[in-house]
Amino acid sequence: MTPVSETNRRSVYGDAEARRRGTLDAAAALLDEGGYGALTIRAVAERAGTSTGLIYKYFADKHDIFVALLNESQVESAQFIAQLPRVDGVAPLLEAVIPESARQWSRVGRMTAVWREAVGSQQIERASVRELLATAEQYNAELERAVVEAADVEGRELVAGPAMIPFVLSGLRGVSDTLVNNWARHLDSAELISFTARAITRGITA
Amino acid sequence: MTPVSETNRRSVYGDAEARRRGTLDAAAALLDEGGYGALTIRAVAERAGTSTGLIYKYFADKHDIFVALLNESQVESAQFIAQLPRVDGVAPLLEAVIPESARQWSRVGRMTAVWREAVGSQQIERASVRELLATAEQYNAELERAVVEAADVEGRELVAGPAMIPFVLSGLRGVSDTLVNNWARHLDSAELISFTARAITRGITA
DNA sequence: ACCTGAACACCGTTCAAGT
DNA sequence: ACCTGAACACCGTTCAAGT
Repeated sequence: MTPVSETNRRSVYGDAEARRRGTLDAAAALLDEGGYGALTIRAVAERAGTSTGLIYKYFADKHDIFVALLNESQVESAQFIAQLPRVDGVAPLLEAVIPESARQWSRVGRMTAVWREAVGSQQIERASVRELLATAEQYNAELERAVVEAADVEGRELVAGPAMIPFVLSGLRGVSDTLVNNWARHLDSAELISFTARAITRGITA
Repeated sequence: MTPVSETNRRSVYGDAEARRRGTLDAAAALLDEGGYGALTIRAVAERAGTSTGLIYKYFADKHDIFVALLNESQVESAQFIAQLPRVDGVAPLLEAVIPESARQWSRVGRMTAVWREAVGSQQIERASVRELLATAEQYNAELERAVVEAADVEGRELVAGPAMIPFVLSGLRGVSDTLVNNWARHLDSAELISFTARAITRGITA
């Protein structure tokens, strides 16, 4: 039995789920092409072939579109990490994760302010935000598994403690921000990535 | 001789420089109180006791107000680092830097998107943006000096290379973002700060 | 010479009106 | 039942009009 949800419904007007998908694709494309300033509801509606009013049938507000994109971004990143080889150890694993992390950060990084307002208030009760928190947990778990397995392969002993994975995540976010916003303008990207992967590895090694 | 610049001039209407200062103070206060959403030109004008039109005599646009605040934030951070004690070594130094970094990041972090657009385009020619780049260099130099001196005190050998300080900066920005946006919700802040300070230190130790 | 605030072209969001 | 787009209350920015 196919469940009939609010957004999985066909009608003479077309497939509601397909339209939701198209709205998200349009938003992502606008974000990639023109940056945050290009992402307006009117532009999304025109690009997705729908109307401004209808977008609010699928998303509570513009905020909610961000949350959905952020969620997809985290799912993709988790899948990417899951399929990475562990055989070369922790540092090469991280070196492979950083560019993907930066790629996601370039689209999604600006949404941090939005996220903060969402989680700081009662909006945490929203289904979309609760889903996002669950996805973040999965991403963290996938990263932890990969790091632990890679350390195991090379016989590296990791420092214990609940802050280990949050530190790695912070490091990934920090270097992604540096790369995306070109903070280290006098430094080759590849060199920063390589150094960071090895430095984080030293940082979590007992 | 006091130089008479565009923004250092008295008149029957008052002190232009004082008004510029008041505009920045109003903007900072609004940002701290109500977040990004509360920062509107109309609100800044009302709070600073001026008018929307006059704000554009001191700042090219809203963008330019951000850049000025970011610049002041970097100057304050550089001064804070300059006066920190080195005698306890690198990890305690970083542990003292992180909360200050997070404090600045909470106000200024959301401006990253703005910064990116500024530096990515021709706007880099703007005087305010060139000033910001120079301030960033000074902040970096101050941090490097503090880290090198602290390592010297405890006889710690640092890894060489141009990526060392950018890695530390990335790490500080990453952990600040984690703290400000409460990404590590199940983890005590003090524990994350302490772990991060020690892990970054291990990361840059040869 | 300096300052104001109505006016302009947008924006996110809503909802009466259409199909 | 579903969809549209004019309308509303904003926003950043400008500039004719005031002092």
